[in-house]
Amino acid sequence: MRADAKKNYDHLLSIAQKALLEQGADVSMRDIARQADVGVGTLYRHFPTREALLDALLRSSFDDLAGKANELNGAAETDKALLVWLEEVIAFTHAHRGILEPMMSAIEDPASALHESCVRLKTAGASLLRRAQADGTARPDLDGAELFDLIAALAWLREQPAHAQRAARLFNVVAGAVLKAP
Amino acid sequence: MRADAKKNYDHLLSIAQKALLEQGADVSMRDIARQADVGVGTLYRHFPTREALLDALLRSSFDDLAGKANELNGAAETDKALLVWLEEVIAFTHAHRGILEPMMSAIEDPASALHESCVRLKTAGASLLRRAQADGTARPDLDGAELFDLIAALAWLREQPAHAQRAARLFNVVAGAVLKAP
DNA sequence: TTGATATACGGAACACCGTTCCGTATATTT
DNA sequence: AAATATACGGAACGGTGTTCCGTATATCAA
Repeated sequence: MRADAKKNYDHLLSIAQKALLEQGADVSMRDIARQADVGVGTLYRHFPTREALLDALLRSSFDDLAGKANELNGAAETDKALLVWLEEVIAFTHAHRGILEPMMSAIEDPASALHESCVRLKTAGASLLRRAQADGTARPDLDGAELFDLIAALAWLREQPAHAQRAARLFNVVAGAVLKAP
Repeated sequence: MRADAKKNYDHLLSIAQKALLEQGADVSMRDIARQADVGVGTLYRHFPTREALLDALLRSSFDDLAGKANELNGAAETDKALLVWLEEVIAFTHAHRGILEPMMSAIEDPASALHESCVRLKTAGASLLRRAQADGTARPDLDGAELFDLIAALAWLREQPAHAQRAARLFNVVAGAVLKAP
């Protein structure tokens, strides 16, 4: 990779990161290029599609979340572990408004650049769920995919501006349906 | 209203109805105009905004759903009544892919053309919920707005193509959290 | 029936979008 | 310094929602 290319790549990543946090995942590619003082062609050279850019932005965070699940798998009570992790995932998606839709399409489309990252997240949640189920603290008739759906639904709700207040209560309602002991 | 205008209005409504069912609520305004063999200006003359068009398309159905809630308020067991109505609302939104997002913005924006219709829906659900709560069949710590959110979240899940299979199970999980006796 | 007028129509135009393409510029290598 | 590989910028394409206005037509009066 040429030196100027590497510089632009890094610069674009950091600008895009900021734009993602400030304007949401539906920020226009042109906007990102503009804010980075770069032609739109340069942006597309480095990130051939919007999903590729999102993947570059989210991959490490997703890995962090998956890692957190592994930590929690060792330490805390099984039900509390699941709860804490759910809250963290939802807080993350809340901080990155608009990433839910690309995530939902990616999770079922192996060709998507985001696919792998999403599957890792789903798998991490599934392992926490299994442990809680083995422990008898989570209802047994749920699988990882369904848990992922429930997380996504809660995350989607929290994305709706006016519903932020109710989000915490609804989280408890749904979590109460997943876990046996409230 | 001039005769030709009335004719175009009715024609546009029926074409838009078909387009809404076949292509979803994000069908382009140009597409609707094209399918109706009408200039895009004509479409906008009759429906000054996309939400106005949606309102014209959905209002009567929403009224039907609200009416259904009133019927159910009279007849069936309170928990079953709520359940049946929830399923009907979700089935309706499922048949009209894409209406959820405009509904969610409309419910909190009194200026929206869709606002009134959405509030009617929310109110209808709230009355069913209250009756079930008074009867002791629904958990008491929920209000109409929260129920509406839960319905929306479930409806959103059912809109995700690959998740249709899990939708029924997840409906039961969430419904089980709202109702006391499964 | 003809003429005036109010109303409605069609579609070009504007500003945006994601994405592609290619002539030009620059970094690297010889 | 020349050759070459690589990267850059931004015009261009086909799409979007929406606005605007010159033209056509329905309606009403004479």
